[in-house]
Amino acid sequence: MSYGDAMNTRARSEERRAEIVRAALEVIAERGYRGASLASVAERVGLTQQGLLHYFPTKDALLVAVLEERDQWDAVPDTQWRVDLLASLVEYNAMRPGIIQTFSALLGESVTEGHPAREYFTERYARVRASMATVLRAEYGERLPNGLTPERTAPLLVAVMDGLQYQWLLDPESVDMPGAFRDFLALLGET
Amino acid sequence: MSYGDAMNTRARSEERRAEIVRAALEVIAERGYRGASLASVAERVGLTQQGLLHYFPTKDALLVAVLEERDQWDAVPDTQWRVDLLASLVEYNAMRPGIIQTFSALLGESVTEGHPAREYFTERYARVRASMATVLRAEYGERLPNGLTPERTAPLLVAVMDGLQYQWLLDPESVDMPGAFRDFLALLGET
DNA sequence: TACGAAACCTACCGCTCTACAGGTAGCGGG
DNA sequence: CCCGCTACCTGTAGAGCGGTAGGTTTCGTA
Repeated sequence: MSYGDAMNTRARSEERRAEIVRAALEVIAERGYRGASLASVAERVGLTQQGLLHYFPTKDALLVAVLEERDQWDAVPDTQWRVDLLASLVEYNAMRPGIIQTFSALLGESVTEGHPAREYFTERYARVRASMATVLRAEYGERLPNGLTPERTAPLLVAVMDGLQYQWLLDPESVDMPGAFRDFLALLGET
Repeated sequence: MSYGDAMNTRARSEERRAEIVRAALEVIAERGYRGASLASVAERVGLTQQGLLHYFPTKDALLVAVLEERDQWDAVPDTQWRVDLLASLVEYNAMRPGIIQTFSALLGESVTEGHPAREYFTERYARVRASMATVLRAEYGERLPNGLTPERTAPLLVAVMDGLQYQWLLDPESVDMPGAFRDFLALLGET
């Protein structure tokens, strides 16, 4: 092994896989998962469709890699989240429509029968709701308006984030996603 | 023309078209629009795929009919809506997962490029936001918490409804959609 | 009763899709 | 220097897709 090399074989391979996943994110954003063909993903990284299958043996395997990428992305311990960081996250998201579009499209598809991402989203939402409840409790304790508990508020928080994304993706001019989200947070701050 | 007949030709034809649209709603709920094949819709009403094309010359034409059906469904004048009726609507929706699933799947797909329902949803949301602002103003005037205007609150209201639907579709056991929605409305009632 | 339109059907076209099979070139390690 | 693995390729199977062409039956109406 020559350590001077920019990359050894394994690193090269992993870089290639990462490229493919990135391309898949793009294509899914444009066409959804069902509409995303392996060939179009392959083309984007300069491979044939069969060349791509060398890295991911099936289309579902590629989707799994895409979802794992996302999990890695927002893996932040509960204790580090605060409500104002959520607002920043939404603001940050508003600058990256591509990612939002990818996962909004996937979420929409996932409610259909036998969709390969359905289980993933179901578990993810259970996790995120629990996480948001923790964040809310840390911020407000039990002093939420109307006697709401953090556990009952968490689904609302998640729903607002997702719902705003769809409205914003369809018509960014008309919907101020970060502003609307802050409005919602202000609603929770009123005691 | 024999008036004693159960249906004349035109009525029979319209009934058939309605059957087809109903079947299309089901199949779209199960597979999304891209995943819904004309053949599978046709089979459900006892037709061949080509027989279906006699009623709707293209797949997009069928989608248009599906979307028109929905418009007709919730065509209620603004003046007749009240906030408590919204809560009832959500409760009613919770008993008809099929319809919710159809349009949640369509909404998700519609954010992808060149989707035939994209324009529909964009315009629909603009309309619904305006309508909700009217409803909110009728109910609360300008006395919303935190100095929020009805126009700024409307996107939140819509987002909560949509976002809750996804969580509920994925995991109805864990998400009390009507309850959560009432929680949100209570949040608006606090002054 | 005869005509014309509506309501289907069979046959088929051309395309796209995922996936498998099997080959080959190049490079790293012994 | 050669072996073997990785990294691709071509070819193709096999199914499904939307849509066209063109027939035939059925049925209301004049």
